[in-house]
Amino acid sequence: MGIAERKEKQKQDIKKMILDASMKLIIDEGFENITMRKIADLIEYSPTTVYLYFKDKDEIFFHLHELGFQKMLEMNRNLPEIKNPLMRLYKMGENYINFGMQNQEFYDIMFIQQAPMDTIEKMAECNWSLGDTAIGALQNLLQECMEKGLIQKAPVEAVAMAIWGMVHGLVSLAIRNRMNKLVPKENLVSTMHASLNWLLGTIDNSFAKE
Amino acid sequence: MGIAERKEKQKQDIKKMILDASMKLIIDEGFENITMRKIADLIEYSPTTVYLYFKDKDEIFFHLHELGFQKMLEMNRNLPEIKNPLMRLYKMGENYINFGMQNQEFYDIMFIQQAPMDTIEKMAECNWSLGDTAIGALQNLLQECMEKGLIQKAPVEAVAMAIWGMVHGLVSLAIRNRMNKLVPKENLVSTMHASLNWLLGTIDNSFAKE
DNA sequence: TTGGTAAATTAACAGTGTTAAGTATTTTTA
DNA sequence: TAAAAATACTTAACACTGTTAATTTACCAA
Repeated sequence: MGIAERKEKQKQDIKKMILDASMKLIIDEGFENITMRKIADLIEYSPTTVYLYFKDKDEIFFHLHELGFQKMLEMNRNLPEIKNPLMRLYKMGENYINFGMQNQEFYDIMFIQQAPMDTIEKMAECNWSLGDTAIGALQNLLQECMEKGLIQKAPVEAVAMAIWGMVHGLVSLAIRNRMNKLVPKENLVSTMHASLNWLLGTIDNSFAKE
Repeated sequence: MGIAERKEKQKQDIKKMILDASMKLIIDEGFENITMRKIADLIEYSPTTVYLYFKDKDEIFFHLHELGFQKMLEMNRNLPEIKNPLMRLYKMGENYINFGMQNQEFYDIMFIQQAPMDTIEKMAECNWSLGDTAIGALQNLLQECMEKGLIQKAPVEAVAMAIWGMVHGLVSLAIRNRMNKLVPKENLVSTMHASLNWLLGTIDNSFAKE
C-alpha cells in the first residue's frame, strides 16, 4: 500500500507545517497573540483546515509543549560527560535556568500555561510523562549524590521538589515580570545562578561545616 | 461641597460593586472565564458602563491584584506576635504557601498573570510596590536572623530570592497542575511545608552541623 | 466516464474587548 | 421656574476570537 503510506506522510507533513507555523508565531509574537487564523494564514490554508489536523487550539499547544521538552533535552546533552554527579547537579540546574530564560515562550507553555495540561486530562492515559520523567532524572541524580556522600542525606523527594521549585520559581517570576525592579535585566540570569549555587552549596558536603 | 462629596462616594460605591462582582466571578468561575459582560450583568448595568469606572479589563485585574495583597497581609497579622525572628521566618513561609493554596485565583493574579503588570507599566510611577515591599519584608527578617546569629550569614538578597523563588515555584507549579501525579492532592500543602522546612533547616544554626 | 471518498473551503454562530454615538437624567445657571 | 450644561448610562457597532455545519473541490477506483 504505497499510496496509503504517501498519504499518511502528506498528512504528517501538514501537521508539521502547522506546528512550525505556530512555533514561529509564538517566538515572534508570544503565545498570547497566536490565533488559529494567523496559523492558517502562515501555511496558506483556510482556518478550518487546521481543525482537520488538530482537534483544537489546546492540542497545538500540547504539541508545542512536547517540542519544548525536546529542546530542553538537547540542551542537557552536555550532562552525561560530566562524571562527578555533584557537578552534574550544578550543571543541570544551570541548564534549566538558561533554557527557561533563553526560551521564555516555550518555558511558559511547558511549565506555566494551563493549555497543555487541559489536553493531557482529556487524553486516554492522562499523565504528564514528560514532566514526571524530568523530575525523575533529578531525583536519581540526587540519590546518586547522597549515596556517594557528596551531599547531605535527606528525603530525595522533598529535596528534589525544593530544588525544582526554586529554579522554576525564579524563572517564572522573571518571565512574568515580577523581578523587573528587584534585579536589573542584565543581572537576572547570574543572580539566579547565584541563588541556585547558594542552595546547592548548603547541602554540598565538600564545603566545611562549622 | 457636600454634593460633590456624595457624588464621589457614589462613584466609589459603583467601583466597589464592580470589583466585588469581579471577585465573585473569579472565585466562582476562575479569571479565565471572567468577561466584561458578566461583570456588567452581575451589577445590573450595561457592559459599557464598566468602562466609565475602569479604563479596561486589565485595570480591573490590577485592582484585584491589590485586593489579593490586602488579603495576604491580613493572613500575616499573626506574625508580629512571634518574637523569635527565626520562628517568624518559618511562619512567614508557611503563611505564603497557605495563602497561595487557599486563594489560588488571587495568587494567580498576584504572581502569575501578566495583566496587572501590564497595567503597572502604563502607570505614571510604574513600579510593583506591593510585591517589592513584600520581598523587602522578607529581606529585613533574614537580616535580623543573621544579625542575631540564628541562621548562617550569606548575602541577604540571594537568600531572599532563593526562598521566595522556592515557595512561589511550589505554589505556582501546583496551581498550574504540574504536580498532579507527583504529589497526591491531599498531601500537597504538607509536602510544600516539608520542602520549606528542609530549606530553612539547612541554614538554621540551631541544628547541629556535623 | 461515473461514483465515491477525502480534503479543503465558505458561511455562520456565539462569544470576546472596546469605541462612537445617542439618550436619559441630573445639576447648574439665568 | 425654564433653559442650558454637564453627567450618567445605554444602544449599536466594530473587529476580533475559537469552532462547527454545510458545501464545494480534488482525487482515485471501478
